[in-house]
Amino acid sequence: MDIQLRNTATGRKDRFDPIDPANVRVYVCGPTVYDRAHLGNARPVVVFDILFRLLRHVYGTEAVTYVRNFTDIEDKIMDRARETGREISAITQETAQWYLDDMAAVGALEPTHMPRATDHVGGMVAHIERLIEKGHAYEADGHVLFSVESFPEYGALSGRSVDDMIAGARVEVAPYKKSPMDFVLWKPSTPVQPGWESPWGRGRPGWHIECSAMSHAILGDTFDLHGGGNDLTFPHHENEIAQSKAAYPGCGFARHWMHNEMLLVDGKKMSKSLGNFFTVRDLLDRGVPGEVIRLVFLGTHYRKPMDWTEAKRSEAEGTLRKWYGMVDGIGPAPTPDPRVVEALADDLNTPGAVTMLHTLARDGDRAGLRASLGFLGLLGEDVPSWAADQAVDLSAHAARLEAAWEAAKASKDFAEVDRMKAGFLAAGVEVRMGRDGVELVAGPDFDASALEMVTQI
RNA sequence: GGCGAGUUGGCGGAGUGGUUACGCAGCGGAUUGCAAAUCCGUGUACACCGGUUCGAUUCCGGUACUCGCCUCCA
Repeated sequence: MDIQLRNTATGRKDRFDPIDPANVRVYVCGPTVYDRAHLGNARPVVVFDILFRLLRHVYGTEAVTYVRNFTDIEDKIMDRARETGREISAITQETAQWYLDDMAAVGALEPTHMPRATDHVGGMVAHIERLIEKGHAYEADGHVLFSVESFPEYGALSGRSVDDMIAGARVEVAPYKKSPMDFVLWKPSTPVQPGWESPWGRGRPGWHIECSAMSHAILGDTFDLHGGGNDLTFPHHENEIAQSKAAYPGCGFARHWMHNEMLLVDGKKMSKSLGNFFTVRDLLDRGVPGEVIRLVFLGTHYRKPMDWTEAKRSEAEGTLRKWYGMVDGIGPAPTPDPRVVEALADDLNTPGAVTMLHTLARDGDRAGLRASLGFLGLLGEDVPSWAADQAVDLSAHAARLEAAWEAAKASKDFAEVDRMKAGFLAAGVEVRMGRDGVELVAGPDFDASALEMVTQI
């Protein structure tokens, strides 16, 4: 199967052609763990989870290596530790687990590897030493900096020239930098700050070097695809390319770059610095099912900005209720509808895949719908309780209602029937009255005590 | 200022050089005591201005607006 993916590096859709189809290698930048993940953080997770599922489907479950790191050494984490008086490791352990829990709730599979930066500091130091040896980095005032001017390709991914960047720079330039664009590879730590011994004294790595070292350690110096949010294109990914290609001349690093668009709130990027965010956990705690969040995400192509709205939540929930009702009792199956896979193979067209789900539902193909829902991560083993009808024996109530209805038809007085119907509705019982008689179904909101009240009347 | 992405019917949202998805809502109908549910039917919209073309929403150029990056950020 031919997979076409938009490649940031070329600006067009490129055929995804893995170096080794028996070992397809993908790296995606993971979170800095110091707090709950907000909804915007979940977008790349879902996007690249879909890619992971597609690749596994095409190349084989065991043939795909997906790496997503945890950045567990960073100044924000240190700040959080100081504010709360807690140990850094306690904070990172806890928030990393929160992250995994919340992402599992939105249906994301765990990546093959989830390296932590603190486990790779040795590799980072070695990487920096290599860069110094090759003349791409220099030590200054306890810091080690990457020399951007030593790497002519710098700016290729994001389409910027170093001259433009310098001209447009809005930041105070640290006096020890040779060029304003040089970025930190290693920085010194004070005695109270976490640090590691290094040839340049006790210190800690800069953020960008972490991903270069971890991807190199696990995937090697050339791999198939690197992903992340489009706010990472510059400088983070540009810096990664510079660090990796400069340290390993001739290596390809990532052949294909994918970037997802941002999640917006009231038209602005959701971000911690703007404070306009809410967490995945906030939503889950409010009773919004993870599958609903996921379906809303799949409804917009990954390269378009997306607003989270109550209307979308509501529509997605209704849609899933309907689909789940159709596939209830049908077990998981491994083979999704080929049209769903085709949609994804065309630059991860998830809205197109969702359209196919609607088509399968319309055509009454329950098995195909069930398998495709599972493939897209929208349904695991069973229909979740929030969407499932409950198995409650309501036949006695149905018989009462039917008797009342028969009597009413003769007397033309439907007041009692309407009263009973309202009561059932209030108890979360769906009333279906038609040619075939009366049917009562206990929905997800079924309330047994409210039903007792109906009986009392 | 530089770089990048985007602008589609009431809403959401794909896609295509000509026959114009899909979902929600709405409307009409079937059904119903009434409703719900269900089923059937129903919508020529593609920011603006030029250009290419027999023909452009779709290709090219420009304009406007929105968003992102250039400072930690998915």
